Amino acid sequence: MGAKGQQTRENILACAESIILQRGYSGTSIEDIIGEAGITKGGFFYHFDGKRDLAKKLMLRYLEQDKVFFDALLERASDLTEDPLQQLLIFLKLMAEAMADLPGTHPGCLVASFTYESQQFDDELRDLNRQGVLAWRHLFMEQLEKIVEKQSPGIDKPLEELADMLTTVIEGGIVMSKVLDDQHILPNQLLQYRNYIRLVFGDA
Amino acid sequence: MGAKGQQTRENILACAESIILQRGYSGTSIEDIIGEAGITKGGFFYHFDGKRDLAKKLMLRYLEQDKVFFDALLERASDLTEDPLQQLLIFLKLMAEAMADLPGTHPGCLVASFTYESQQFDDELRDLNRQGVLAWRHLFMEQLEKIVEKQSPGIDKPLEELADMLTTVIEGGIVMSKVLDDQHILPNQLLQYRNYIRLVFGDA
DNA sequence: CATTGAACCGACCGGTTGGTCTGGAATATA
DNA sequence: TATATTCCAGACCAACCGGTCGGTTCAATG
Repeated sequence: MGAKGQQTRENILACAESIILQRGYSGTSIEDIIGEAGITKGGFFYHFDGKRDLAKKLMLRYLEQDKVFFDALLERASDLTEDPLQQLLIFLKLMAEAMADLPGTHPGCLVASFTYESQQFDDELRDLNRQGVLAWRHLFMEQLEKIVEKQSPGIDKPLEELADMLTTVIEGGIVMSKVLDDQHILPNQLLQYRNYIRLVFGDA
Repeated sequence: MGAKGQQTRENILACAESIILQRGYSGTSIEDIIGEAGITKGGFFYHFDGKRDLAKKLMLRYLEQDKVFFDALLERASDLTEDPLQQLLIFLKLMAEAMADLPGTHPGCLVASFTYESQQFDDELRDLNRQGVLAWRHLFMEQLEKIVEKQSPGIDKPLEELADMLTTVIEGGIVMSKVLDDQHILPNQLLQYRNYIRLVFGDA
C-alpha cells in the first residue's frame, strides 16, 4: 500500500473514531464517516471489507495508541526516579496533567463504547476488548508488585483490585466528564486515586 | 390507563432497557423490543409516541428506580447507626453486597449507555442524563458534609470530588465487570472506594 | 343488546443503510 | 510508450427501520 492510501486509511479511522465516540457504533452510518472524511463509498470499501472490519481495525488502532501513550508516560516517570512508588505517583500526576491539557472534554473510550453495544459484535471483537483491559491490568499490576517487593515483601495487598481501580477510575471519570461536560472531573478523579495509592502505600 | 395497559407498558420498558444495555439504543430496533415483549408494532406505538419518546420514558424510569434503590440503602444504614461516617461505610458495604448478589454481571447503566450515544438524542434527554448524575453527586455530598461537620468542621476536604468518585467507581466498575464478564469486580471496586473513605476520614 | 373506548394487531410505506459493481484517473513498472 | 496496479468516484440494490393506518377484540356501560 502506497503512502496515499495509507493516509486516506488513517484519515477514515480517525474520523470514524471521533464520530463513533459521539453517536455510538450503530448510530454512526458509513455515509456519516465518508462525509466527514471527504471521500465516497467506493473509497471506503476499497480500504475496509465492511463496517465490522472497520470496527476491528478501529479497536486495534485504539489499543495500540493507548499502549504507546501509557508506555511513554511510565517510561518518563521511570526516568525521573528509581523508586517504584514514586514512579507510579509521577505517572499518575503526568496522566492527570495530560487529561487536563486536552483541548476539550475527553472524547471517550472506545472499549467502553463497544462494551455498551457488545452484542452487536462477534466474539473476536469482544475478546479484543477484553484483552485490552487485561493489558492495562497487567501494566499497572507490574508496577504495584515492584512497590510491594521493595517496601514490604511480606504483606499482601489486593494488588489486582488496586490495578483494576485505575482503569475503573479512568473509565468512570470519562463518563462523568462527558455527562457533565466538565473536563476537570477526569484529572481530579485520577488525583483522588493517586491520593488513595499514597495512603495505602504510606508515602511520606 | 387501566391495569392491563400499565402492565404492558412496564413490560415494554423492562424489555427495552435490557436489550438496549446490550446492543445500545441505535443498535436496538423497535422490532427487537416488541419481539422480546411479545407484542406488535401497533401495540408499541399505542403506548409510545416513537423511539425517542421511549428513550425519554426509559431514562425517567431508570433514574426513579435508581433513586429508590439508593434512598432505601441509605435509610437502612441510617437505621443502624447515628454516626455519619459509619452510615456511609455501611451504605457502601450494603451496596457492594447488593452488587455481589446480582444473578449475573451488572446489566449496565443507562446513563453511561446514552452518554456514549449522546449525539443521537436531543437536549432534553441529555439534560435528563446530566440531572441524574448531579442528583447522585448531591446525595453523596450531603452525607460527606455531615461527616465533616461532625468530626472536623474546620478542615476542608475535596468533598465534591470524593462524592463524584463514588459515581465514578460505580460507572467504571460496571464497564470493567461487563468487559471482563466478572461480576466480582464492581463490588470489589466499591469496597476499595470504601477503604479510601476510611483512610481519608480516619476510621478507627 | 347496542355503543363506546381502551388495547392491540399486522400490512404497508418511504427513507435509510450496509454493501456491490463498473468505470476511470493517477501512478508505478516493464 | 505500453501495461499493470493503486486508489477512488458514484450509480445502484436489497434489506431493514421507524412510523402510519385501517381494522379487530373485548370489557364496561347505558
